[in-house]
Amino acid sequence: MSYTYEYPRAALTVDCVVFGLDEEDLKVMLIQRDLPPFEGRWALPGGFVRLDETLEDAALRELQEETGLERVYLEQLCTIGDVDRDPRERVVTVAYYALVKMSDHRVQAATDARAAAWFAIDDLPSLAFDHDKILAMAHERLRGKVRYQPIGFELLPNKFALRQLQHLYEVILERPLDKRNFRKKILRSSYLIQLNEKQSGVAHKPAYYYRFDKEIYEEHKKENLGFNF
Amino acid sequence: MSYTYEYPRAALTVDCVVFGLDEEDLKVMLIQRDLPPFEGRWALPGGFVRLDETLEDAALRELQEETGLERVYLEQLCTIGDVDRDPRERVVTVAYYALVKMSDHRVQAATDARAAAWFAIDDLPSLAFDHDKILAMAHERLRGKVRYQPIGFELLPNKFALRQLQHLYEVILERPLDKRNFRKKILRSSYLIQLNEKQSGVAHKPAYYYRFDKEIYEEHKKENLGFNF
DNA sequence: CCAAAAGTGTTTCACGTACACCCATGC
DNA sequence: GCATGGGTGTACGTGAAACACTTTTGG
Repeated sequence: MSYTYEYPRAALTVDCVVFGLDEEDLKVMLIQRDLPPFEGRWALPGGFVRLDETLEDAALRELQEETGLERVYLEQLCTIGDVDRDPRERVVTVAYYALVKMSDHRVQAATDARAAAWFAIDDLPSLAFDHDKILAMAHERLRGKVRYQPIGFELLPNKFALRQLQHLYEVILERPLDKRNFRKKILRSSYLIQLNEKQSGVAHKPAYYYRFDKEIYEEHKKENLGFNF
Repeated sequence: MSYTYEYPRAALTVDCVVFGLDEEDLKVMLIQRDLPPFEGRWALPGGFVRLDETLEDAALRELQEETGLERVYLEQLCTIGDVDRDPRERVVTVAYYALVKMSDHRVQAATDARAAAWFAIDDLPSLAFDHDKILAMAHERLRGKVRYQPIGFELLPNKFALRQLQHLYEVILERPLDKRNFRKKILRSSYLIQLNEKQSGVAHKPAYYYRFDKEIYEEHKKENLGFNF
């Protein structure tokens, strides 16, 4: 089967920068290419867009196929169309970034035939194509966005201690935050709900768990733009 | 001549939301379509991406061809790939927004065969395709961006009075600003240079002209993120 | 001399920042 | 009982917001 057009057309792909967070640092999910070009090199998960799916659907499908990840938070980053970014032919790619709760997905690091693995964001291999550039842009965007929108919760388990939340901000913003000021500021926004459940099995005073209430956030976000780190 | 591929491919276009500012309000440049679909309807300037040009080059070229505009400030907005957004076939479009100094370009409203005209942003006709949606997103983005980056100057002549600058912010942010506080805040950032030239021919105390010094801004932007409206 | 917009300072309040000690648990 | 991280309040400084009168020009 083949398809013919009056004018030449670029190929269209999607690529995803998938962020995760563990106890130490911010991580990115990469896959190892098993075909040329850049065979064996690490790359962002992604692939060609089909004609019957939206760009976002394509990104979700590729994520599922290549890394086993599902139900992730996805946001468009930018579109890159440099003429020679792919050695084979003209390929325009729509880049997305995704946030996943690593704790929920820890099992399925590599499902598909090819390898998939988490890398610490400041210990990355060199990537295929211009994926280094895309990844850097995604990191920059995440850093910017987290300051005025509560998207960080997508990286935490549903129940989390405030310390974990603070750690999240510290890792993403790459600077230490004051514990008391952090709590004051973050608890002022009313969408953090303290649960009746505490940590257990820890060798110190157990922390209360909290959850993020999206409903409350959506209601209040007009009046109050929330925090501002 | 025709081009054949193993898999079907979407067509790729660029569309531009061109903003301008005059004494009254924020304006957008639209063109009237002279071909189906949506023949006769107003639409964003734009067109198909060629294989030997980047996305940005395509946007600049289409702007030049359809509206006569050149040397504009251009920034990528987003990419839209809804499956049925074009009735003919699958078309993915990369949307840009542009800021132009209307005072410099006043003459060439319509150069090409088809009509091109400025519309006040709150008095728009209904547009072809999903261009209303794109335009709304661009407006939203401009409103957000102008608060923390000095891109507004791209809409003003090189020499301008502070009152014009304030008017710009008021129109974009859609709220009145206090004159004294505005001057205080904006002059604190050191990239506004007062010229030795005043207004002339006005029936009141003439204002000094200022210019925006991009060099100074680039130097200082690391230390100081400037204002925050 | 009158109309019209330019230019200019002070006070008040909210918010960010810096900082040190007691508490609950496991071992 | 000791080590470990959880949880709490106050004092200070900076920046945002509110606000009214004098100045310069053209007609």
